[in-house]
Amino acid sequence: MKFAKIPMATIVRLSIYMRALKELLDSDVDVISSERLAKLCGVNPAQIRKDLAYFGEFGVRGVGYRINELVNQIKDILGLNRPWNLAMVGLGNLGSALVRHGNFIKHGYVFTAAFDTDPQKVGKELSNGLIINHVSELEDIVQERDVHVGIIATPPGEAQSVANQLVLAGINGILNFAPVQIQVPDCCHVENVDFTIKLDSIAYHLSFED
Amino acid sequence: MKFAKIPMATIVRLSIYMRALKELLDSDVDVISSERLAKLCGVNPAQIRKDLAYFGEFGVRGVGYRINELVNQIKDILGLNRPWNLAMVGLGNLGSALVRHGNFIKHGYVFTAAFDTDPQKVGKELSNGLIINHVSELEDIVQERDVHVGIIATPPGEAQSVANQLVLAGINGILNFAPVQIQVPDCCHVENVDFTIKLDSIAYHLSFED
DNA sequence: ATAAGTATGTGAGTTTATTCACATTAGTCA
DNA sequence: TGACTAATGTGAATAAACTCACATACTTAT
Repeated sequence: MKFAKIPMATIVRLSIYMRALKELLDSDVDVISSERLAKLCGVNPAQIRKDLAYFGEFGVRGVGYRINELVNQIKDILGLNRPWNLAMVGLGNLGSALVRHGNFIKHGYVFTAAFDTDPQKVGKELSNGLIINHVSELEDIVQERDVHVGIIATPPGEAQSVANQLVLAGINGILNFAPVQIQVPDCCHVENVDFTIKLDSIAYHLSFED
Repeated sequence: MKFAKIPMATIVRLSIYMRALKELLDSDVDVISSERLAKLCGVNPAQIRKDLAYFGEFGVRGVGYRINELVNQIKDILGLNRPWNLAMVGLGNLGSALVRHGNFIKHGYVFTAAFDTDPQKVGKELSNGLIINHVSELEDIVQERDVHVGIIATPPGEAQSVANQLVLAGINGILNFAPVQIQVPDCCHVENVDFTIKLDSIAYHLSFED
């Protein structure tokens, strides 16, 4: 599926296009031009065509893109035509809210394990039926339940150690909500979500952009 | 403070540098080289120097950067040497968890208002003492309490309408957790947080990068 | 069947961002 | 005081990303 060196920004945009296209699936239109999609996503139309061109020709000249075909093609490109199993580590406020959050399942991501170190929490059942296990069982359970991606929602001090354990357990993808930079071997891909960094950008714009 | 056209990526990295530097404040070292900081943040040392050079000369040649001075200087650059007031809109799982989350207050962001449309929720008190108001009161309360940034944690269908109301109330900064692209006038700066997009990137890497 | 209209796919040009490499300057030690 | 070391600041080189502009190809209507 991968033909050349693809800009990371392209991959991110493909997700954005797919979100917008999915919204349109229920509507009466079934074809869209790069121009209209670009407006919806806030990007340049040529950008969309270039992004897609890395992977093939998905449009029809003079017509546009058939929405449901394109959704499936982007899914193929991103590797989303299959379920992905998630493990949540850290079931504080944020971790618990994320497990309950409907957006993951909506896009094909399924929580199959949950871990914490707090004895108060271990053994408890989450709203989706998952039982919280102790982090010491992480390696075994991750392998047993075929977890593909680990989500870290622990306090910052524990994030690195959790990451180490995830890597040991054979996990190659981590979504990190802890506000620290975690170090992992090259085989493992980490994405960080830090909303205070986004707030800093907003603060900067409010202070100095006008 | 702003001298030239600054890359957005630079602003984001400054936040990252600051996070790393803050961690070091308690330690015994009080000077750091761009090389060491770069390793901590996973970037190129020259990148750090360039980023800082947009705003002035903060280091000492032959020595490095004094950590606490640099933290303060980055705060000045980003506009963080003052408190910022936040309003949360949408107190479902995620919104409630975010209000309780300690990371905001830690970096100088204070929730001063909370809104929802659910009559079950309006009037309830949050853990930090805030009372949830109805969204219909948004404009008045935002102005009364001097809210600077609105955080949208509503279902996707309501996000645009909430954004419109925030803009009407005079808000120029929005942090959007709803998985839709919201449209606002140029005066308003929007940052999006969409973790399923990050998961898509991970899925792509796990599927095709080796 | 042909012409008109439309929107893709893409090479070339442009802009933006990153990295290199070194001159510069502060500190240290003899 | 002067030579040596270390790490910044920065112009130049490189690399990456984006946008333009148009040739290409599909659809529709006459």
